[in-house]
Amino acid sequence: MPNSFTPQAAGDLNYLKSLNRSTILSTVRRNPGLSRADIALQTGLTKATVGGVVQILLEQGWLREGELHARGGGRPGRALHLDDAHHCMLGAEVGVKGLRLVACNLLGEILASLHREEPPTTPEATARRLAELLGELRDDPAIAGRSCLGLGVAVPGPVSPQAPILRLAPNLGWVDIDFLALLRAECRGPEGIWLLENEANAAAFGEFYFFDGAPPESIAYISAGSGIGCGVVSGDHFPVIPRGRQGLVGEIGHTVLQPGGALCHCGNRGCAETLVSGWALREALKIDSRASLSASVSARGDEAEVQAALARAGDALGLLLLNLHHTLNPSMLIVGGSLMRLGARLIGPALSYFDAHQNDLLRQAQAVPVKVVEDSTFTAARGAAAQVMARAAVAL
Amino acid sequence: MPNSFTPQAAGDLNYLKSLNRSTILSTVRRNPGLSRADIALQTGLTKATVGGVVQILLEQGWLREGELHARGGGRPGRALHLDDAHHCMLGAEVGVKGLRLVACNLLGEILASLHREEPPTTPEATARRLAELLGELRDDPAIAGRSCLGLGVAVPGPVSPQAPILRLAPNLGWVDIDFLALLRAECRGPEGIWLLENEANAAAFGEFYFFDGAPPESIAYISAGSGIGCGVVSGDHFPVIPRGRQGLVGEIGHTVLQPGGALCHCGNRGCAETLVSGWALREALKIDSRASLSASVSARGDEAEVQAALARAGDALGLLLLNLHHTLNPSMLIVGGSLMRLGARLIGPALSYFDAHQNDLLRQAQAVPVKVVEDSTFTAARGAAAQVMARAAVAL
DNA sequence: TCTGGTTAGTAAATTGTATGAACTAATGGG
DNA sequence: CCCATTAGTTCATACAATTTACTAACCAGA
Repeated sequence: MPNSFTPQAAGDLNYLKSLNRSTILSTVRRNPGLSRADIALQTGLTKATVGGVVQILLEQGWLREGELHARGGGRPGRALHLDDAHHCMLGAEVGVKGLRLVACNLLGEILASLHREEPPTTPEATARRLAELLGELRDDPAIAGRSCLGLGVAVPGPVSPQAPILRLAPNLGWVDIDFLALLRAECRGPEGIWLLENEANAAAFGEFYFFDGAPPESIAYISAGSGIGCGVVSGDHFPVIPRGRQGLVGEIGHTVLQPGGALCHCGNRGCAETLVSGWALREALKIDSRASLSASVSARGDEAEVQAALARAGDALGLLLLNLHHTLNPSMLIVGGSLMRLGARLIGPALSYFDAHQNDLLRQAQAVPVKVVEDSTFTAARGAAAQVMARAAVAL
Repeated sequence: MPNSFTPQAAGDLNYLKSLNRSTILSTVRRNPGLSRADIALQTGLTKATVGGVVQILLEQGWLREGELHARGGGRPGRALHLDDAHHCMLGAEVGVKGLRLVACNLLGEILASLHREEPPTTPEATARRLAELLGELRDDPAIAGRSCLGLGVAVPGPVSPQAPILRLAPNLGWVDIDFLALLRAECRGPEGIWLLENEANAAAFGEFYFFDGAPPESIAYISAGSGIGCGVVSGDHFPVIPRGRQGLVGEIGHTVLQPGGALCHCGNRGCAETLVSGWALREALKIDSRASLSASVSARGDEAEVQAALARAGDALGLLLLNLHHTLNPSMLIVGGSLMRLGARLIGPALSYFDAHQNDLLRQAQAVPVKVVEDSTFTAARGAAAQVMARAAVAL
């Protein structure tokens, strides 16, 4: 399962230097405020090496110096932070329901964003529209004067691990689209790194890379929207996304939870998506595909039918989380996607099911936290931007 | 998901050297017969660097020179192979039904083996017995004069990713056992690397590391025996086993295939193990736990009850493979474990189910090969030995 | 206010790695 | 027999991290 962030297999002195540079950078990212001496201790490098590399990173606008440490005795160290003022990354999501764009700084903070509820039509027209919006975004005063590290685009389908090609987007009817090429034809877009990523992988990466607090060893991000996808990330300094042979890692929406169950649009029966997903809920509640699911559900309030459908779907989501946990055993499960807008009536039963059906193996171990992202409008776009940063940090 | 084989985060010149050494070694392992010039081309290192490193590896007994290449024009290159004559690794499996030991050379060829059908009792007694057998194995003339790189022990339960501790072996009734410490107390065993690994992970690693033919990018090994486990391996030069936060990656026996189904010994209902596993089949066919499952089944021949039970279990196994495939999308699925001794009546339906229920996503992609290991007596033990070699190759 | 202890960070000499250019070695074709 | 071609080695060079020694900055206590 190839990925762009693992250290390469063989290397020369340049490689060694860039390895150490990006390790130091990632050490600061994961522990803001460390001093040069702290970094030396953590990485095992010498003070001299760290000093030299930090010098370069300061000059290049990746790091900035902060306050002095205040721990008695001896000369205080100078805190180092990621420089949030000089660079930015662009991220975009081509979603089933519209286009979303963000520009972030190195801390993952969103400086500017755009959101258009315009369902994509053809790949070409979508690329053209995205190019327009990119232009608009780049003119935003919030990112004026910043160097742009590149652009990441998240798409609702598997991306080939061998090349940045969208293999299949069932909900858009797109097959084997070289979306970055289309986009490049429409705009002399930002210089730097361009990359294409599956929506769930992008979101997972962003949540992991910019995690707020003590960084987990690994996470699985479950994207529950029109369909159900999943992205996995692990790795300390070089986060890794397993993609699988065909980029199909995390197609958990099509794991079978109910053999012989309802027919799924994938051709099988009883897939998870037939039990919990945007389209399954629309079907169950007879909501038109053009209407907003969350709006329709709130409008219908406390109808018994609605309650029951949400509870059933919630149980299925809980089961899905459990099975995922048994297969991947991540340090943390993060649940996001547009279905989270349905609120506690869906996620409540899911979490209860998850807790209630822990088996002895899991009970014996420490409980695995589940985090719910209520508003994931820009999660995937920001995650794509995070991948740009990660790649820029190793290339540097 | 930490592991011992990924390149470390930061490094000095020693690290660079050892990185290149092990990369060259692994290049030869995966492409036997390459010349120095071929290696330089593949790895991107210069001829001079490769030459120097190969020199060392020849002297240390890791590589040997072979025949001359015969491709017209120019001086022919000298083929390089792993040296199968100087080193060996020991591997052992503490299985539910008995102890298995192997000694292999660097090609993964089994030089000597021992197999005792003595179900383990207490950890201490088992360690004592294993120490005896290790002594016996080391006296085998087939490994006389070889340097021993170390010992790997495979156990039927999750191993903590943080330390070589067996967390739980449900089928042995063991909890939190430091088996290597017990073993060390019983024998001044082989010098070198000692490691403990889950049985399915070990088997997966061995099948990947010593794969016969063009090496796949990643594999998932399904170990179908008393219980159902799974190990995953990927990575070109540095194979990685995801272990998860608690070492529970691959506990697919306890993914739920039948919500509300039969009660599993794990405390849940409808786990895969209630449908396909040694104990589920014994239960279904009322076979005593002391009798051999495969012998009893063959003895009962073509009884309709037996046929039906095997077909049902086979279907469940097929479904398990499909779900695993949707979650992990490996380049290859390998199925082994003692249940494979039941032959085509079990694995046949499993493969048919797997083929028949491929959904559109999978059908659009190239079919994923499924390999069946009929006799996996020493698979896990050999895999543990393979891990010793992998670790020795990076430490060197 | 000064002095000694302590930690942070820098400078210079040293070590060791891969590199590149130039070499020798070995083969086949004309 | 010579030459083109490819394999492999030798040796001077560049360069990254280290080691050692230094300066910088702060605190505590006299």
